[in-house]
Amino acid sequence: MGSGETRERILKAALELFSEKSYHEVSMGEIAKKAGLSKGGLFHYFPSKYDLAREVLFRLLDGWIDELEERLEGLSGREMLKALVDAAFELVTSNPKLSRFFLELYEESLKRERGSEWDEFYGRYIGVTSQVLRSAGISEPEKRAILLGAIVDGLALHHLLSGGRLFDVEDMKREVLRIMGV
Amino acid sequence: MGSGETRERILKAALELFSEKSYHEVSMGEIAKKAGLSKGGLFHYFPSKYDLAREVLFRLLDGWIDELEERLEGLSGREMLKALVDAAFELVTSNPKLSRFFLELYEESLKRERGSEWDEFYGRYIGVTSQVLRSAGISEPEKRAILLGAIVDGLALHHLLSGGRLFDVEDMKREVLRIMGV
Amino acid sequence: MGSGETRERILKAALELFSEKSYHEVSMGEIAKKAGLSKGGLFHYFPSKYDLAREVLFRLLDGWIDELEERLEGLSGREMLKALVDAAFELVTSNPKLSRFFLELYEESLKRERGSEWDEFYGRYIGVTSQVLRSAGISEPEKRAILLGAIVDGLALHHLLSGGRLFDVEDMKREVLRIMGV
Amino acid sequence: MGSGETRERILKAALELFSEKSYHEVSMGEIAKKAGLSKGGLFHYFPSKYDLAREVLFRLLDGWIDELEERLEGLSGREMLKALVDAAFELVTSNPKLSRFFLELYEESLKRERGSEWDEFYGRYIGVTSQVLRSAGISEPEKRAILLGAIVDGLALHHLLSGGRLFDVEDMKREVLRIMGV
DNA sequence: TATGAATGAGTCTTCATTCAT
DNA sequence: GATGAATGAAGACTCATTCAT
Repeated sequence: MGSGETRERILKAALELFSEKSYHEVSMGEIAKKAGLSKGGLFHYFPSKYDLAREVLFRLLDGWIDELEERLEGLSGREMLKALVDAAFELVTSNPKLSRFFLELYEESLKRERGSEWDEFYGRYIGVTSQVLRSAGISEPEKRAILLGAIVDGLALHHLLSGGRLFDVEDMKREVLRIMGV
Repeated sequence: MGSGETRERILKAALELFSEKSYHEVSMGEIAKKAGLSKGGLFHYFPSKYDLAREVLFRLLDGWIDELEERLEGLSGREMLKALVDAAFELVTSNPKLSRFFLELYEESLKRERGSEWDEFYGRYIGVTSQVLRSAGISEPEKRAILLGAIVDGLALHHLLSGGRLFDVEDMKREVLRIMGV
Repeated sequence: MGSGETRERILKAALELFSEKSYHEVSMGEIAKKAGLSKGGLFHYFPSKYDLAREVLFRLLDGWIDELEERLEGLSGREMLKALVDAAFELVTSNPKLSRFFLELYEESLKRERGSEWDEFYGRYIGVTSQVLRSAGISEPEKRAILLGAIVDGLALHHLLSGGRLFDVEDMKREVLRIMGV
Repeated sequence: MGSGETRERILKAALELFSEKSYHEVSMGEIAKKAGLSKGGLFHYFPSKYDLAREVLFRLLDGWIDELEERLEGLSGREMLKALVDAAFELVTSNPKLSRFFLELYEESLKRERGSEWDEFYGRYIGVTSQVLRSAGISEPEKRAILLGAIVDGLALHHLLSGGRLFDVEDMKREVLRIMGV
């Protein structure tokens, strides 16, 4: 008791901070303060900043895929594709700095020779996405899955860079569906 | 205000370093050393790290647009589109960390309340791109220009994340041309 | 106050770690892990790191003297001297970091104003050694006992510093016997 | 100007502190404070604690050998031997924690894979010592040089451990001369 | 122009120890 | 007996920036 709770508090605080600032700009002291425990206590739960940040990100991403899979149940191919695009845009627009955080963490993982930790998530993502595209009757679904991911992330990037002024989100969703689609 | 050869040497050294490591990982001392002058001397040419980095990036981007405009001269609409996609892929693949650098610097500019500095470049980029798309007879060229930029950046991002293993560049170029165009 | 099996497990784990690394480089967490109990549990058996380390060292040294006394029984004066030198070299070469550990702990004891804890051991050591020298018919046995201890420790130190490349152990033993002895 | 002076101030402060406490017990902040500059300033002169400590020790040792060589000029073999023993005892008794400092630093150098830095000093030491022994007509001077170093260091160790109560220094010097000697 | 000395705030991380359970 | 959560102080080191010369 207490154990899991503090951990959650830490993860929540870290998520909030990493959503505001870059990996390197957020300090462990800051996270500890926000989570309401000492710096030493923080290291009791997470052996390093990288490990904490990675858990923050993976929870977010895994949670997103879980939710997506739920949403997709019982839908037709077309509807699935639409739901997928919706979910992808939701993810990146609700958490605009996610791509950047992802990137930073990935580089950090390379530096620590722990790059392989990402394979599982990436595989899962491509798996779900290409499955949806296949169900929608789209040819070469693996390639299109990659393309879809890239487009959504690219749009998120530019959305972020322009402070949301660059394009209308619903408009772009339609465009993406057109590209993917039919 | 500093000009001439030393300035160029600094910019060259900085470009090389920012192509290897993130903004925060490159230190002014490192740049000074690589450029062959003292830290104090470096600050004589550039008032801050941010200003130096921004000049590095803007030179790169402006140079890219200049070269692109040259290449486009005398081409037909279709050929222009192909040349544009080629150039975009060249830029991001020859300098894989560019998107990240761009992102970091943009955030740094926001922190310093100098976000408007980017407008000019972005306007120029959209201008050239949409002009090409218009020449190629594509409808809604502004919107497509944004999309094209996002796709290329998104692909660059994933290319970087996967260490180049994710997709074949030529293959993706064809895909992008298909999306854009015809 | 703690007794029995767990206590032994702790002492064994600590000995192994202190044989590899310096006093300050070995952490209580490490010892606890190796001994298979929690950090809190460890402090249940030993009130401080210093007390644990001191017990490790004193057991080793007392054990060495016990064994030496056994070995000496029934030997002639000359043979005793040889056995003593053998045992001394065995101790320091089988546990090359012993001198360093001894030194560190001694300083730690001074800091804690518990320097007198060492007197008993030192007295016992000088007692046995000078007794042997006296039996071997050597004059000024107390002084020579001190000298012998110093030589063996000094050689151990240099042996350690040179990674064992500095001299041949058997060769030096003969040299020490010559000095002491005959 | 000012350059060399500050450096000397730092080295002096560091020597004093390392003469009181162990390597790990002396902090860079402490040294900086004692030397009268900021922590950052300290790192301007020495890239790491190890490098600073190493320079402190090597200066001491090199200075000792320099002085020894001066003292030896023009002496007969016997006198040289006596002067060598005097100098060795002076070194270790005037700076009782030297052996320990030496040891700590040596281990630190191994951890940093810079163990070879010690070869030059050790070679110089053995060179001078064995030369003296040879001049004094002693057989196997290299082996005896090692032995002499070990004895003196061992005695220093015990002298330190016993707080100087263990033996009379002049008495032991005679003993060492007898051992070495004639 | 150019140097390099100097600052000071900040970084992640370690660790012996305590204590409620 | 035993756990593990939590502390708090300390540690080495980094770095953009300033300034006297």
